[in-house]
Amino acid sequence: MNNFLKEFKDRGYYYQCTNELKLSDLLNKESVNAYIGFDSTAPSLHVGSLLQIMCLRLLQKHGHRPIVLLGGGTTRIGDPSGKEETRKILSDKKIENNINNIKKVFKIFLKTNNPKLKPIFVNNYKWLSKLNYINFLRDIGRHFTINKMLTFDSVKLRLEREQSLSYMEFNYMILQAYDFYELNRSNKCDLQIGGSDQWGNIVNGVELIKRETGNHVYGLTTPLITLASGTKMGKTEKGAVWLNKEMLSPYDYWQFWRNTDDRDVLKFLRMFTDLSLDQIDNEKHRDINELKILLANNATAMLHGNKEAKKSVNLAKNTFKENSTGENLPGIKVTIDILSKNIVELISFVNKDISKSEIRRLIKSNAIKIDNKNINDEKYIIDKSLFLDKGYVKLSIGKKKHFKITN
RNA sequence: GGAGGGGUACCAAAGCGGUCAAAUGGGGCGGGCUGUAAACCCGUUGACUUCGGUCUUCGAAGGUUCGAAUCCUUCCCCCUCCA
Repeated sequence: MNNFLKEFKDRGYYYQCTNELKLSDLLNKESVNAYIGFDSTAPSLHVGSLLQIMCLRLLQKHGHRPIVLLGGGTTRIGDPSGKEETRKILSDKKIENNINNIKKVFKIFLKTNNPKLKPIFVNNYKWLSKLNYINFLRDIGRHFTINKMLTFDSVKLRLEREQSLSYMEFNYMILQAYDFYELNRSNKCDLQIGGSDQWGNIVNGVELIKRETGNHVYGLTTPLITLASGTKMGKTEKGAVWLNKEMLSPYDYWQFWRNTDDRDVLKFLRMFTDLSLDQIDNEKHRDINELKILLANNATAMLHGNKEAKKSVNLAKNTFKENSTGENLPGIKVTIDILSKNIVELISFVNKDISKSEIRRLIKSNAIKIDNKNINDEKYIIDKSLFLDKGYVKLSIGKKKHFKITN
């Protein structure tokens, strides 16, 4: 088997392939251009897309060239796969903005020094927006039968659940197939990778290309990662684990990995670090918490750099060690007039997302500490003498959020 | 176009004139246990508060009433069946 495919499998990236043997041959023979499409609905990708990014990275490692499609065109439509509702339509300006932000992450994960393997960024808006409806229907539409389209999960499930599926969304799979066709034509792209939910869309592309051009191209999918606890990885909305540091700090990213479920640690080490499989095998008997730190360090270093990873470990040590004084905690400057108000006002200033009612509740439930001492009185005012010896005061909200308050 | 069903807090889903800031479950948050894990247990989950209360929420706007998420009117949106 081809080296890339072998490692792809060994690391747990493999789910399905349209023609594994032939793909293996092709990958052995030449440097292949392969693409993955990414959603541009948010200003950053989150860990849910990390597996796909790792795929591109691996591809590059084995001498193939990644093509990153940021779907300015399809984002305007909305992929119905796995979605229960029609997606909100974003403004063009927002989409452009999102694409630019998302690109940053790829520039971190993918190497750009070798011109032959340098990633190609494409935006399908460029070709999709120019399509002529009549010509498109005649040239491309004729290859798709409604009978078959109705059998794809993305469509079938929506219909079965009696949820509406607009004609616009129904066309999504054709557009994605067309993307592949276009990339095959313009960039000699012979492989599309995607999550298992993309299978239908990918297969459509493979078939379209065969019918239109006679070219044989391939599709490869990754499994949907579910956590041992049964939930989807990466969460949703509020708790999303974003990759852009403006949206989630390196420390919080580190913490995300540090808090991995025991049962997922080895799997994640294989999937989300560059540690060789042998190395992981050697380390696997180490203490589970050390493994989690190893995972967190490697994953964080890959995205945010070594320096941030180191900072995060230290900060974590500081935060979770008994009686730590909190020197390395994120510092927050507070003016005298806020300090002279009560603790509720202070916390409200430090973390503006928490409402005052909530702060009062936290105080009642023993969650607030000043210099490791519980505060149970919402009228508590920090004694300024506390600042005298070390120049700051440690404020704790719950067990995991700590701040260094200076004045 | 005709007939019917529905829009409730982060999500799902009860309530169908006052005892409703709204049952229950999930999620979130906090506490306990522990290993910053899992499982489990407990508490909490609109905002503001001088802790007495006050203010804003049940698709939108009006109305009836001492009093509405609950009744009426108009409008918007969704679903099902028929044409």
